[in-house]
Parts: sequence; C-alpha cells; structure tokens
Amino acid sequence: MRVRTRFAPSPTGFMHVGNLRTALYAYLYAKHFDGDFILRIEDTDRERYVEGAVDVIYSTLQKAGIGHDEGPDKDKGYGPYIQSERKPIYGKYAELLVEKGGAYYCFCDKERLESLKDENGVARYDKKCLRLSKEEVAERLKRGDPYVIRQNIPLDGVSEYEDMVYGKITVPNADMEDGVLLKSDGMPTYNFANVVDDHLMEISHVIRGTEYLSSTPKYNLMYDAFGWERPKYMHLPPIMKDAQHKLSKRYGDANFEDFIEKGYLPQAIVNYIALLGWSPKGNEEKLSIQELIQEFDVDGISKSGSIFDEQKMRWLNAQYIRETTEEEFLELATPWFEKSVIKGKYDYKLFASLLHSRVEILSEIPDMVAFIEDFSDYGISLYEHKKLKIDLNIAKQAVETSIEAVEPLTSFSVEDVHNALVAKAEEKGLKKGQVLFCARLAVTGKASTPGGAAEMAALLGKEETLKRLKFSRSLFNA
RNA sequence: GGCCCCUUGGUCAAGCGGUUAAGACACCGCCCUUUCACGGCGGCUACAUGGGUUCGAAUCCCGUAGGGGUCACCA
Repeated sequence: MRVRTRFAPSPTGFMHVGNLRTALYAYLYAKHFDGDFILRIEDTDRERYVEGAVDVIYSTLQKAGIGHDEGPDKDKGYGPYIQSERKPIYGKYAELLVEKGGAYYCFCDKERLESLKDENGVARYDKKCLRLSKEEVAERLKRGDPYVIRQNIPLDGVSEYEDMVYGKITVPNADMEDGVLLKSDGMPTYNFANVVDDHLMEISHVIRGTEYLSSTPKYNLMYDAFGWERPKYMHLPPIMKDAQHKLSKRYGDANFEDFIEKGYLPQAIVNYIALLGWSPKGNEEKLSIQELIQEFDVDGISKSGSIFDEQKMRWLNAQYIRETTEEEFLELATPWFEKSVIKGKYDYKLFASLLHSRVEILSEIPDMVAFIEDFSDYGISLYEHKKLKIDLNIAKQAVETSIEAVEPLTSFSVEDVHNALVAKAEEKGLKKGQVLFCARLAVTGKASTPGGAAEMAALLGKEETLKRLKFSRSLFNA
C-alpha cells in the first residue's frame, strides 16, 4: 500500500509550532516510505476564516522545507483540495450514509437542543429524529424545513482501534454522541469532512494531534458504515507552554513567523520541533531534514506532552549559525548590521567574523555591536588582572606601549596591529598578554568585547584607536 | 462530572524484566585563551505514590494522586 499522509490545517491565522510539527511528522513519515504528502485546506467554518491565512500556510511550509506533493496548487486528480470547494461531494456522501443507516436527518431546532442539557450543561441528543418515518422525513425535506444530518451511533457496545502511538484505544459507544455531520448550511463538520476526504484522497495514515484520540472511534464507525477501509492512525502528544497549558496561538510568540523574525534559522526551528515529542535512535540531535526523513520512526514518538524550551532551540540555532561559512554568515548578519548603530560604518566583514561564534540568534546582533560606539569615561580598576599580573602601574605602561606600537603603523589590519603590539611588548619587557589585554580595554573601555585588542583596533581604524588610547592614558593621570 | 490518555533530573529525553538509569539543553567547576565567546574535560540533579506479580521491576498488573484531552451546526 502506498503511504499517503496529509496535513489539513484550517486557515484561521498564523502557523503555530504545534501545527507545524504535525505537518512535519506527516511529511517525514510519508517521505520515509517514499510516499505522498498532501496539503488540504479545511475551511468549512466560514465564521473562523481569516483572510490571507492560506498564504501563511504556503509560505511557512515552503520556508520550513516541507514540500507537498499535492494540494490546492498541485492537483494530482484528487482535488479540489479546499473543502469549501467540495461541498457537493459531502452532500452526496451524507445522503449515501443515511441510506446505509449510518446517519439520519434531524430537524430539531436550537431551543429543543438547549432543553436537552443536563445539570452540567452537557447536552446529549436523544435520537428523536431517528424515529421519524421515511415519509415524514421526505415531506419535511420537501417543505424546506431546515435540517442537519447526524451520525447514528449505537447505544451500547464499545468501539476499538489500534493507534500507532498510543496502542489500543477503547471507547464505550454510549459515550459518543450523534454528532452533526452536515450543517444546516450544507457544509460538513470536521467530523464528516475528514472521513470523506481522507477516504477519497486515499490517505493511508492519519497523523494529527491527540485531541482526536477519543473521537476517532466515531470516524471508524463511519468508515465501517460506508464499507470503507479504515486508515491507520497516529496521534501526536501536545506541545506545551508549561506543565498545564498547551502552547497557545494567541499568547506569546509561538508561531513560526515570529521565530524567523527573531533571527532563528528555519532549519533550526524544524530540527528543534522534530525533537519535541520524538527522539532519534542515536545520540545525534542536530539533524537536517534529509536525515530526519531517514531516521523518522513511530517508535520514537512519545506519548506525553512536551514543554517547548526556547533555550534549547537557541542552542540548536547557534549550532546552525556556526556551521555557516563566513560569507553565508555575513549575508545573514548584514540586515541586522543595517538595523544597528554601526550601519554604514565599520567593516561588516570583520564584525561578522567576530560575531560568528558568539551569536545565537540573529536579533542579538544590534545589541552585541553597539558597544563600539559607546566609548567614554570608565573606571580604571577594570585594568587590574590577577592572572596576568596587571596592576595600575603595569596598565599605565601597557597603554603607553600600545600607543608607541600603533603610532608608526601605515597598514592597520588585524595582523599588523597584533604583530606591532606583540613586538613592542617584548621590547619593553612586558608580557604580551598584559599589553594585549590593556590595549583592548583602553580602546573599548569595556570589561569584555567580542574579539581582542587587534580586532578592536582594526575595527576602529588607526585614528580612532589612537584617540581612544590617548584618552585612556589621560585617565591614569587624573 | 462522564469518557479517553499521560507520569524518568529544572527542560527535552534513552530505557521496552537483570544497566554504575544513556545523551542533550540549562547550571556549576576546570582547561584553552589578550576579555567575552567557541571548543575540550568534569560535576550536579530523575524513575509521582501505595500495593501486588516475579529470584529480580523505571520496565508487567491494580489502586491513589497529579496532569492533559474530549464531551459544539470549531477544527
């Protein structure tokens, strides 16, 4: 049997990382078996439809590297792939299901349904309309009475199925309601549309969140009533915000697009979410999408929810950043340099090489780079360094030495500055570390900087370097 | 509340009757080093709980507790 999986989001806004992970797993599973991954848009609820949401779905999938084989834009003969365009199909199958006894027409209005509620406010439909005669139904239909079509669920017995992740799931039939399959506007509910579509599109494995775990028996009852073969099911544990809340779409920044804007690389996000709820056989956690396809296996999927840990995603992102070449990183960093105080000044290339091993997410760049412009009076106690045996006296000499070393330079590359500083240190009988450390400090006024004395000086240029060194020298005399 | 499901360190997790209970993030320490970072090495901390079954249970069974999901003309 050919493996065909699908991702069936409803276009209600941004792409939540939980949704994205569901799409990822469905994609990985299909590709692992060289099967097809289908995109279907579930827009049967006209009230929740959000303009532009479909575009977000396309662009997110595309950026994440999750390519679909079929979808609204790629009809391979199973279309349409947008549910609102399939309305006639559902009507037809709903009638067929009525004929087969798996469903029935219901004319009950809101008021009556309301009156069925118990003390907990839970309503259970009482199958009243199931008892209507064929003639009566036909007559009311002819009269144009509003109606819905409900699923006819047995009153007793149990329904069972084998979930690929959770194992055997057993639900008493009495606990399932005769849910609405076809709404009064003629649109199907999810409960019905997913069954019809999954069958018609020949979906072999239904992969979705656990919220459907206990309603799946209802769908199986429909497959059975139609005489269709049931698909395999793989339900996925939730991604949590904390121990008791699922990651919420409306709170915080749990959607893909926001992470991209924060300077996360798509590969890192995908890699991280792949690991939330699934673990590979080996110990390697940094996996490309190709490797994920290779390694993906149902056995590795866990049953309990996982808390989203941005810290770990940051770490993974840093791994991906370090793996880029100098050129690639410069390209990634440049837009962020442009947003910072160094815009148009300094050597982007040199700055990029300094930040390459220091940046975890790109949005840190403006802050990491701001120090260069921020030079003013600072406390000279910063010079004291036990291990390098630097006291204020040594520091003063080191700064003086730095000035002497740098002054005659005609070429000011990192290497030039470094060599000059080291040579002069030796000449003056100072340890090179002492001069280098003091020069760096003198030139930046900062306890720590991304790079050493030579890099900082090269970044600033000869003129500014000397200016700052002399200013620092004056601090010792104050 | 009924029903379904889940429970290993702060977090992600391996484990599927016999292990010194992996690994990763975070944290701490050391090394490398002109600061910071990278990198290397090391450390810290876990089987929710009570009963069984068994020569032996993190692993199997039952109960308890805690948590999640679901009970819509939403998906």
